[in-house]
Amino acid sequence: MKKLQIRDIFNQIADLLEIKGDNPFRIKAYRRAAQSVENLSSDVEELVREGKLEEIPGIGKDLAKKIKEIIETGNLKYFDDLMKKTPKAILEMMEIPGIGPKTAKALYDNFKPKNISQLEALARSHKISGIPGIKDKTEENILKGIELVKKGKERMNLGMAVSINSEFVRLLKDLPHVKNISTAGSLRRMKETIRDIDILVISRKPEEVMDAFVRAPMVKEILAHGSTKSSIRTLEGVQVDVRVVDEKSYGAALVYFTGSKEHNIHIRRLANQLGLKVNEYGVFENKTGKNIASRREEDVYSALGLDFIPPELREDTGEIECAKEGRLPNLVALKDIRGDLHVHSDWSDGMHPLKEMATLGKERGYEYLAICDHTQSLRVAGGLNEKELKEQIKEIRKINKNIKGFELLCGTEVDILSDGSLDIKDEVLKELDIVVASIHSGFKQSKDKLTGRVIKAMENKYTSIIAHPSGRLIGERAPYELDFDELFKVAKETNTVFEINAFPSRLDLNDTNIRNAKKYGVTLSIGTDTHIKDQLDAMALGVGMARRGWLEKGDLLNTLSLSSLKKKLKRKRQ
DNA sequence: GCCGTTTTCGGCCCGACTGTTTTCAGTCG
Repeated sequence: MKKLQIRDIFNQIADLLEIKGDNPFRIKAYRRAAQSVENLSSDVEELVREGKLEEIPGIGKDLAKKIKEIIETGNLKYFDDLMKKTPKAILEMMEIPGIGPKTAKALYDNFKPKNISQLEALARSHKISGIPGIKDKTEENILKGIELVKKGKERMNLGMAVSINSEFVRLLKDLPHVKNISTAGSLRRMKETIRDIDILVISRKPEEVMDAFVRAPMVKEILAHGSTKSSIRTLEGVQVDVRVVDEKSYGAALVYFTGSKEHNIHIRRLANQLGLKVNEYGVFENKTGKNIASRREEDVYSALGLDFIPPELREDTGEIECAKEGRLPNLVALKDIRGDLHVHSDWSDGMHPLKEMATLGKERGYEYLAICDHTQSLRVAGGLNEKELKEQIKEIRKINKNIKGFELLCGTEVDILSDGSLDIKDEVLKELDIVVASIHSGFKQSKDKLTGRVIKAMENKYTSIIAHPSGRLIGERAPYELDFDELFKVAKETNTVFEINAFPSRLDLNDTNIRNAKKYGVTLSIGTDTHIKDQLDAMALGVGMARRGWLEKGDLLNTLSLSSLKKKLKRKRQ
């Protein structure tokens, strides 16, 4: 991945220049360029060949030359030289929360620690307090920061973030003088992993809210406690930031606190060009200082000449340009979802009988639920063989006769075997309404082999959907190597659907792959992969991913009515 | 280092909190 290599080099150059005390705007230029390259939808190497690098925002003559050098030689002399001049320990120290470039450099100049352990020893023996700007408190904070680095600042998955967030929302909501409350930050943007939780509160008594927040029983440590902004760490080690604002600046504060940082910087730059200033209190005219928008998010965007941008899109990956031109997608919403296309029953490793699954689906207001139990080769999950699958079909049809306005679809999560063939014979697959195929073995095969396997599975006319396509488990297992561009081309040709698996540790496809799939004209579906009933709730996470992938209602299979869905599924078999 | 219907030079997002100061620099989001 050349893009990521360029991104990393540019970001590291920015760090190195920061240590040197270089021009801050030059540093920003490198960071901005790093992001620009990462978000590129086209191939960098192609842009080099076509001489179009300077068309990338934030890339000028100099950086274009540096990108060219990286592509052509695999490294960058300017970067290597900078690296040689900067002690590694300084970069390492900058990883510690609370230590920035200035402090790291001061520490190095005074004590020359070789690594973080040596710094820790110095701090423990109270040696670092006394140099200019550092006293006992800073020393203490450095030790705390080192603890955190040692633990590894893990990001939590969306599911966990949702539950911690709701605890705090419940607590804050019940306080007197709290008029409204909103989750912000990356959780509101539905990022697949969350580092900290941001909550915005409307109140005329900010101090009271702050006091109650830092005294909450879930709080282990107070990181900052100001009059309108406080941060704590929970018993689980999760950082939660709460910000209190007045009702009249709610919209502006919500935009600011939702981010992303890159999105905010972009809209503030845009504001500058219009002679305006944006902060968390509103949009202001530079000349008069007059507040022209602040109460609602819509007002803030509109004051900048933009359509309202849904939180899931606020990553500065083209949404601002689209909002300017009125070209934002009309994103799919949870209410558009008519059914779940991947659930298990107690016929394999699910918890609930078929009949109960039907009741659960109907209770949610769904029109259908696709029962997709595992197949024979997946023995650990009690996979079904052909005979059992045929029996299950009979059972499902029988149950369906007794329910109105809802249907269980006969499906399977059939294994894609190591040669790309399916674990169930076509003559049985033919009997099913829907065939979901996925890989559960041979993860470590080569990219070509794995890609070939999935292509072969898609070429089977009975394969409706490829489930959890990348196989990743967030924080546990890397995605397997697949050529997604190739896969999406074949998916389009063969009318095969790609799944957005909404299981919290999977979220697979991820946002960038979803957006890419859409570019190829591939249809997607959301399945929760439910084994126990509460997991059906994960549909909301799946919709979040879909929205982050810029999907509209028409891009998804399970926004179709039951009859349209059946028609669409039959089309591939003809 | 980038960028331009005010500019090819002089700008570059903006503010809260902390710890150290005695008016502010550093860090963070």
